[in-house]
Amino acid sequence: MKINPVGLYTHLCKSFGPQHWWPMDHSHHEQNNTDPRFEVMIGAILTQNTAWTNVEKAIKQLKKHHLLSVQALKDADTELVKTCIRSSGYFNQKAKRLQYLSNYLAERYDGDLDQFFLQSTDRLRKELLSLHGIGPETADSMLLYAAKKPVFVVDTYTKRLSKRLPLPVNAASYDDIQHYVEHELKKEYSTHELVQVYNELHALIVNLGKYYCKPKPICPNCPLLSLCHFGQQQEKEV
DNA sequence: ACCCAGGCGCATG
DNA sequence: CATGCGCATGGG
Repeated sequence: MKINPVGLYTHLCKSFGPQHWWPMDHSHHEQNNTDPRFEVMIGAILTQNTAWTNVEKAIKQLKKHHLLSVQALKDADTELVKTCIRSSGYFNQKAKRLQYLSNYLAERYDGDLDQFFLQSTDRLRKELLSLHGIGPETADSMLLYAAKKPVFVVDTYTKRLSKRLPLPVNAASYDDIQHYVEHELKKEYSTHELVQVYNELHALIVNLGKYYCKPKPICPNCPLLSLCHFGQQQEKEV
């Protein structure tokens, strides 16, 4: 039995329901006027190899110190930034990455995210990837969750899944997996729907990962075992 | 006391 | 090209 991304998405939706990651519709209980897109970009860097619960605390601290804007973060004392984001781990590197991004946006786009995101998705992605501390997953998270571009985000869980599932193709690298998933989902959904589908699918795979895609063990209690014959597939040998 | 989390940059072979 | 390592806190 082969599993393609469309079937996987359908099954995960039924099993886990909506995930609402970075929906940006919190405006009713956001009293401060920070740009939610910038908050998403900051969150994308802070969550690199880090549990989201740790990132939430860091973002709360940044907000408390009014550092959640391009200008404020650019001008902030680096030691204060480190203190604020301490809970998210790797705070030395991440403080530098946050301020590097802020400096770039300030100097290049006068801190105007509308102007920045106006460019084509391809150009935006290359530009983000050229920045220190922004790799493929962070760039794509920003494109999907901040800029609302139809880009599928590949993470560690997605890579593990693509090895363990009986996929019709052998996709190994980040770009391989991304192109394959996007190619399959484009057949089923319109461009407008794709933003929502990529959003949900990425979140659903991360959620599934908590049950199934741990580095070592394969959890026999995965809710999809009975649905998809997961777990019967051996890890592919190198 | 482990293992792990919504990676990335850099140094090696 | 493809591994390997350091980075660091907090929750299970």
